[in-house]
Amino acid sequence: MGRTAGRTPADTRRALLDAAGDVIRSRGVNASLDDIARHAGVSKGGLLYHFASKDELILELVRSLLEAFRADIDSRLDPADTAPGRLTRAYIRALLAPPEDEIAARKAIGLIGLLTTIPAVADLVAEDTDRLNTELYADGLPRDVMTLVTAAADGVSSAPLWGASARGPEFRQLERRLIQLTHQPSLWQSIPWS
Amino acid sequence: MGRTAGRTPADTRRALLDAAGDVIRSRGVNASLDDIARHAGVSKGGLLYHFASKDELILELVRSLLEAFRADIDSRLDPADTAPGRLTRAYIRALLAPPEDEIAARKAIGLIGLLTTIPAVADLVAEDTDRLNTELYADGLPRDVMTLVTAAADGVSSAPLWGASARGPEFRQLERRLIQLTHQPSLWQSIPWS
DNA sequence: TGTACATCAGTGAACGCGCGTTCACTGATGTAC
DNA sequence: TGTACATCAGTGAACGCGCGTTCACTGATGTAC
Repeated sequence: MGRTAGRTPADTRRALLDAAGDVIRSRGVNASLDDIARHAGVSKGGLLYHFASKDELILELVRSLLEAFRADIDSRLDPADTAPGRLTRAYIRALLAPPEDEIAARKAIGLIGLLTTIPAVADLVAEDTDRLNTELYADGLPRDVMTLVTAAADGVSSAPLWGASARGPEFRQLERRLIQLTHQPSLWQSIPWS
Repeated sequence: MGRTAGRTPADTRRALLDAAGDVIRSRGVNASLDDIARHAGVSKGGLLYHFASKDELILELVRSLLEAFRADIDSRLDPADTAPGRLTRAYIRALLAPPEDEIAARKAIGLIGLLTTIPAVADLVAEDTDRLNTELYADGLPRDVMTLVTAAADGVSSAPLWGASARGPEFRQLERRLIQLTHQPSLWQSIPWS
């Protein structure tokens, strides 16, 4: 081990990623390495020992956010639920969860949204989105129901980007109705075509 | 008039805002003033004659994007439509319009999304969102139907941010169904509460 | 068990470059007489 | 109608600062003997 005080290198690395998330969230993408390092209790040089460049730090941050996002969805899978649409329901729960408890998925989404400015990040995110969408399409629901339900969930989760809060009881109700809809796709499909 | 060749100052100003939009779209928020100015056929000094600082340029850009967004919605109001939900329907049409024809609203949304990183921009956007949401809530539809329908529209329009394309016939169909739903709110409200 | 050495995990000063901002100057058009 | 002057709409060089990256150095821990 090196010059460390009660913290393993892996801990420091994790602390740096967390600090990057926090600082970028509050100061924007242009947050300086110095800021991030200090928030993690490390010097700028120390940060660059773990991440060779700012780009690398940010890519690693995005990777860890995408992982956390996916883990949050998976943690909401209902073991008792084996009907078509079970992944879709977990997705809805993750995206519509109340923002006040600082849910992993919600935090991750906001940050990823900010970082998508960077082309390399956009590529990484697009790849992940593709993978998830493929799984959702294979989740056993009619395609048009899937489209509606995930679009609605995406919309609610993107509201903070526009300064609108997705708090409030109407979103709790929306969550329940969307999930119910995945159990009765015929309700949506019964809507006439104009 | 000053030192200009076949272009009024107002034209130059407009050209600078357009160039700012184009360059920021392709190079991200960190696009340099030099880049933007050159794209508008003006020197960096010339840009700063029209906009005292980069912040001012960006705020003006956002203001003009918000205006364009709103104008696009208004242009989709159906004069023959006087039923409750007419503004909501225009909103749906604007957000779900095919992205390939580079619709004003879609372009504006993407750019605004990028720029929300900047706190002053976030404030401006939040204010505008509030105003629009207030109007939408007063559009005569039951609140829960409004919530669903606008969430779905928001979700589709934010898809490009994640690298997912909102192209494809399922989105055309979604548009028709959402609009139909605003004419028959009871269909949505008939969904049981789990 | 003590000692020498290698390595790991950092520190902090210095460098250099990009970019926003400033500033002195300029050339075309409008206005007074 | 010509001339002098003011103003407007720029130009382009220079400045300075923040920030990412480099680098020489350091102190704690692990390992060989």
